[in-house]
Amino acid sequence: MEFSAVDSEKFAVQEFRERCRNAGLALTHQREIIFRTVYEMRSHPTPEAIYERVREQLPSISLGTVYKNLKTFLDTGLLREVSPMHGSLRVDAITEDHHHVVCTQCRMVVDLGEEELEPVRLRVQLPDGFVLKRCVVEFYGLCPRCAAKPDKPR
Amino acid sequence: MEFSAVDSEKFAVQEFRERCRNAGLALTHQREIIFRTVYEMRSHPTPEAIYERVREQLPSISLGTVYKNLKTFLDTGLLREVSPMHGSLRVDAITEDHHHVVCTQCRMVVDLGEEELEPVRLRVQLPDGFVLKRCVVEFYGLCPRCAAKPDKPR
DNA sequence: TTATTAAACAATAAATATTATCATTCGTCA
DNA sequence: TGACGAATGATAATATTTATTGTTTAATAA
Ligand SMILES: [Mn+2]
Ligand SMILES: [Mn+2]
Ligand SMILES: [Zn+2]
Ligand SMILES: [Zn+2]
Repeated sequence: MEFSAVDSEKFAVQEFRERCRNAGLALTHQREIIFRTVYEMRSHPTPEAIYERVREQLPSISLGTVYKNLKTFLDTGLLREVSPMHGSLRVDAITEDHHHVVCTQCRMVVDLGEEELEPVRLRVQLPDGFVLKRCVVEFYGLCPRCAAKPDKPR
Repeated sequence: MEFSAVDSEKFAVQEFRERCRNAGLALTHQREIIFRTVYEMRSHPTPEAIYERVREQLPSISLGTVYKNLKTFLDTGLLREVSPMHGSLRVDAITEDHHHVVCTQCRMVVDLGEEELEPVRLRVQLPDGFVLKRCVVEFYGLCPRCAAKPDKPR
């Protein structure tokens, strides 16, 4: 899949307006620039990095606005979180390779042994020169408890 | 694989002493308790959670000591980081399902389309009642640049 | 277009997470 | 046992994220 083919600039921004409308979000200048900036960066950027870029076009924007809108975009599905695990360090006493089942609500992490999964197989080569250390599969969703409850326990 | 079968308590602590010795780490009371605590928790805990538990046995330990030792353990391979991506939020403008190639040194993230991988197949059921939302494969390693350099650029 | 209203904004403070500094204590090894 | 480097505890500093508040802006309808 060529992502660049599917989502052209214009389409993405059109889509953005559409989705804001559907989600009942006001279409502000800041919002559009923040979204377009993330979209153009294509590097899985941090809020800080986005802020730096956006500031070039909107010198008076505040970091808080960037954070708040990123969160809004994540909530409405306009953007995705690269690793729903983030927030604080999580350590694993099991040093053998294995995989994880993760609840995105309470952040519970359950192990899944290597052999509980068919081996992961690439159809292409990894980027030339990339030195692979490990491969982890993460299943994201809601644990039974969180699936039952209406919202955000923790 | 039953992890509990492989690594019995005693074995793990023995292994721990061995590895400390090999890595030239002093064997302190604090270290042993921190490690044993993480090992017993088996819940991919945060530094804060570990600190709370360890404090029950070592009321005078400081949070900084917990952090420093966790980092040491990660460096020496005694523990593993659940998500080498953590540290700060990373957002993705691509909302279609896809996978990632991640450099654990500079934290660069490169996309890998769904169809560049054989479909991931489970040999077992996910935990009963778990509502699966998405499945992400992450390939961790060193990007060409970081593989070439001796240490920690960023 | 203009008035009304709710939402979003910038500025700022506060909370949370993590790392650094340093004087003291402790483990290692001769 | 004694010297010495490493580790600890206390604390400060930094980084990341969220909350608060007064002001501005976008959406809606007259
Ligand atoms: Mn695990
Ligand atoms: Mn991506
Ligand atoms: Zn949950
Ligand atoms: Zn790299």
